[in-house]
Amino acid sequence: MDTIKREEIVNLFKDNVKELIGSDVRIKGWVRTKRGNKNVSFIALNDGSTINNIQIVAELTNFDETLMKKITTGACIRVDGKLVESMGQGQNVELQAKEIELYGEADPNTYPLQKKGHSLEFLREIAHLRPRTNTFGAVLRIRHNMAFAIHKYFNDRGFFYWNSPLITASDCEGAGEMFQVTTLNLDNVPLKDDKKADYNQDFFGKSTFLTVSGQLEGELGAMSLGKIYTFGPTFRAENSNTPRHLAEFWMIEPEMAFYDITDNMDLAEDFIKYLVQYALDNCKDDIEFLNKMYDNELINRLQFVVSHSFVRLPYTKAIDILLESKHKFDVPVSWGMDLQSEHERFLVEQHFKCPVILTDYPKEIKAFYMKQNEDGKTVRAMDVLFPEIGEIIGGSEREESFEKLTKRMKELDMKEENYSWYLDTRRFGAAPHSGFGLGFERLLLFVTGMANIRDVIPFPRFPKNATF
RNA sequence: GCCUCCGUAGCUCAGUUGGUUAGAGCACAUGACUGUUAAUCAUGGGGUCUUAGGUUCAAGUCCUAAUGGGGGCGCCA
Repeated sequence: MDTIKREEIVNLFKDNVKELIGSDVRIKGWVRTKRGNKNVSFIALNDGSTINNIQIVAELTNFDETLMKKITTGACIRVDGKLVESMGQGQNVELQAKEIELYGEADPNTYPLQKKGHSLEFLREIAHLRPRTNTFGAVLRIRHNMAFAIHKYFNDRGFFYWNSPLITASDCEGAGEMFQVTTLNLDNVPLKDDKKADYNQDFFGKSTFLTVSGQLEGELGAMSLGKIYTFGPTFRAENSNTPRHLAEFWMIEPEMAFYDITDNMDLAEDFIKYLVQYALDNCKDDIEFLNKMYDNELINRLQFVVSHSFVRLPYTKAIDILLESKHKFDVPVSWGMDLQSEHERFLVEQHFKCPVILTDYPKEIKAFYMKQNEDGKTVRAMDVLFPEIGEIIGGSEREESFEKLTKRMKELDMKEENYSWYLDTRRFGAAPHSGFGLGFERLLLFVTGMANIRDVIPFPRFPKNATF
């Protein structure tokens, strides 16, 4: 038996498994459940390659009783046996065990995972073990597939993968609070004469932070390679306690020379639809599981998104719709305000019942680098709003005029010298260009139907929590 | 950061207007059953009711604080 090739369980659920029926197969994996009677045990085994378990059938006369007792939920075993068509209902094939080796026990009195009834909140407290559950196996396989599809999408369309730095010296990117990066001894910080920390002695000779966005450096990529995208971790030190925020999350930021705001919207919509369709095509078993267990509307919602055009609407018209709606909002609506969650949700979930791209926001509520419209009041921003999740994409056409951009920076009290490298894109060979940022975990919320962003990343980072 | 709700067995939860010895399912142990599908059936072990104060003849239940978790809001992706 020693020479049998190990099969991953996913291969036993493919159409060509018939070729293996009758032959000896070696399976390795973790026990999900064991059940049976005094003659025979049925072991559901999973190796992570698929959500499906292979049923191991063990005639008890062939196996040592103490070995069988140690085969409990969570234990890791190797099984050699003959693959046969199943006599029972519920599975097509099963493995008639000939030899079982126990790799690792899992004491059922202390192993936290059981075969039923765990809340997502409880699993969050044992995040190091939760990938072994059906739910997190499904979510994390989908996560991988989405990451792969993102690279494939851009590669197939001539985009280059661009790595913006994670450590940045610009402490005013404007997108949120930043984590400081330092090698100074915090118990004994070297001080200058004015009693402030002497960052000349720090690792980089100045104060540095973890990036809140790769966009500014991404624009340098677009101004050279034409079309680039970043896909990497991003850090926000905001004290955000919501099911939609993480302190460490992954973001995809494409940036394209010669794209205007319409090209940008077209790309964003096509990109999301591609990813959702990719999930439907390639993560069928996992999505069907999530649809069955958590959200019966999940598949319908995914199919709806890929088959309907997103509504595109200027901010000003959105304000009109909200004002005319007669809906009672907690925060009253007026032009110039930043839309609240309740307003976005009304537009997406009740008025249009469809993803919405809002454009042309007031410049006061958007970032300095967005292209200014002729009206002097609005900028060519675009936010893609999704049901339940809210803003899944934020982007814009960029202001390429050196004069307009630096004027806006002065209005916002930003120091030009801190951005000299960025402003070189406008000094030398400036070009119209656009880009956006897609929150990877927010995309995953939509694709998996999970409700809390802490459940779509293996090890979530959020205020007061960096365990695991 | 603000506002709310919750914390009872390893897990999921019930526990009435405050009243004797705090219950159920799953898990675990023992036994039964010739193929199970969250297997089933019987029996059994398992509790500092988050923690610390307080009210009361009496607190799982009421009050205060701490702590952990959920939801809503803000910040945003």
